[in-house]
Amino acid sequence: MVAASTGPERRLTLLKAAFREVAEKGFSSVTLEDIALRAGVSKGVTLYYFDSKEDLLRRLFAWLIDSILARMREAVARADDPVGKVRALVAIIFPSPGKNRAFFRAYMDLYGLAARRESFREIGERFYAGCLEIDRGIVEEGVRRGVFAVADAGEAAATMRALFDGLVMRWLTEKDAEGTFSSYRDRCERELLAYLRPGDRIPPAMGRR
Amino acid sequence: MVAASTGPERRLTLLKAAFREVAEKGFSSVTLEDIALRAGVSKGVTLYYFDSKEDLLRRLFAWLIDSILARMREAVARADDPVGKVRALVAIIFPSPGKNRAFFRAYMDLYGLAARRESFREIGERFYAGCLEIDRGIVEEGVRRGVFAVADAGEAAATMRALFDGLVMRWLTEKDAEGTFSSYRDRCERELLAYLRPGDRIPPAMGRR
DNA sequence: TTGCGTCTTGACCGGCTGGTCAGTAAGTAT
DNA sequence: ATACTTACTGACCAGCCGGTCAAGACGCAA
Repeated sequence: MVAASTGPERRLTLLKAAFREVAEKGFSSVTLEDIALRAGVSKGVTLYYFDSKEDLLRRLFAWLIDSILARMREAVARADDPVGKVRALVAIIFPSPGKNRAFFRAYMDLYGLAARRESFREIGERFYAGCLEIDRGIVEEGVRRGVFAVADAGEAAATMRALFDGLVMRWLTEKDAEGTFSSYRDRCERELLAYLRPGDRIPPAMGRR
Repeated sequence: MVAASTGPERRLTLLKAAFREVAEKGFSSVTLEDIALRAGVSKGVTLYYFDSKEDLLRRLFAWLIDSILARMREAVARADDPVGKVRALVAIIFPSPGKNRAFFRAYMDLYGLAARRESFREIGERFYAGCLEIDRGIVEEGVRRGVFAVADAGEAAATMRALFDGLVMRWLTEKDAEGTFSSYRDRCERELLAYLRPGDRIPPAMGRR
């Protein structure tokens, strides 16, 4: 092995391999041996670096959510107006067909586990709390600047996130991921902005234009 | 066994048992023996009535979604104004703490499977199509009566459903399901109606009151 | 009683998989 | 050279689980 020969690097290699395996097969179908093979090492290594399969998976999820949270924060910080920040967020969630499909498959698995096992629930909770904080920041800034109009920023953030989750969930089970990808991303953006800027909406009982 | 002794009844007993097991343990952790024990029969019976574990689970999900679709349709038909229909729908989705928590745990499992196995994807698709049809009917009636204002009924229905899914997903991983239940239900109702009747929203850049 | 079809049982098989462990290789300090 | 540590290997084990099946149990008709 050329790279990834010291301890922490090998751990990362294993996590990356585990990620790809989980995205493909799902949590419960993944074997320690699958992971080891994908990482190019022998089976024993997995339990040399991790206490157990559950431990490995827990760390995998923790690593995943930390890195995506970081990417979201970064993208949001780079944009300078609230609408741009929302767009940046959507661009992270729907980055490319197939690309983050892997992430969200693993993410769905995490949710499934979180509903039943305490230790996984905590990780999901942490992710959600991070998302909410980001969303809330955007909404508050938008309200302050008079761009968005919502009654309660915290609640709006939660609704934003529910919209994200619901749309992603749907997109995931869509047959043709490549083809439907951009329409989901566009709709996501449109619906979010419509939600946050209700003034844009058509007034009741009559179409616009 | 007193009841459930003829063929079809025994099948139903097994499906019910499987439902409770899946809700508790998740698809992949459920054993054929678990199901049989819960149903009060011996292990062999499960594969006497079903071709395989997968067959059993597929039928379970099909049965679940058909019955919940029927309940939704019924509840919506009973209400006579669009707002009442939305409320009725929310009441079905959030019927009682813990009660449909079981259903939605199984539902999450279904989504996880649907993202990977074709035969399960089709079932999820059928459910979603049914939901969309119901939602769309409500939205269209609302628009016709001048109660709701949306540009595209189909898209609004999809957004409604995304909100449902996102909120339910969140509620599922909430620690205190009993305590947070009613707040989720209320928020769901509020957000949906706010979405469908944008006139109710606070105008941009100033609070209401 | 006999025979037959349906339903039920639980022992059993085979494959899989998480986890263990004895052993090896390489590095390093003495 | 020797001893000790760290990283890694892969055979092996034990238990689990989906699926099979031979052997009943029960009801029922002839």
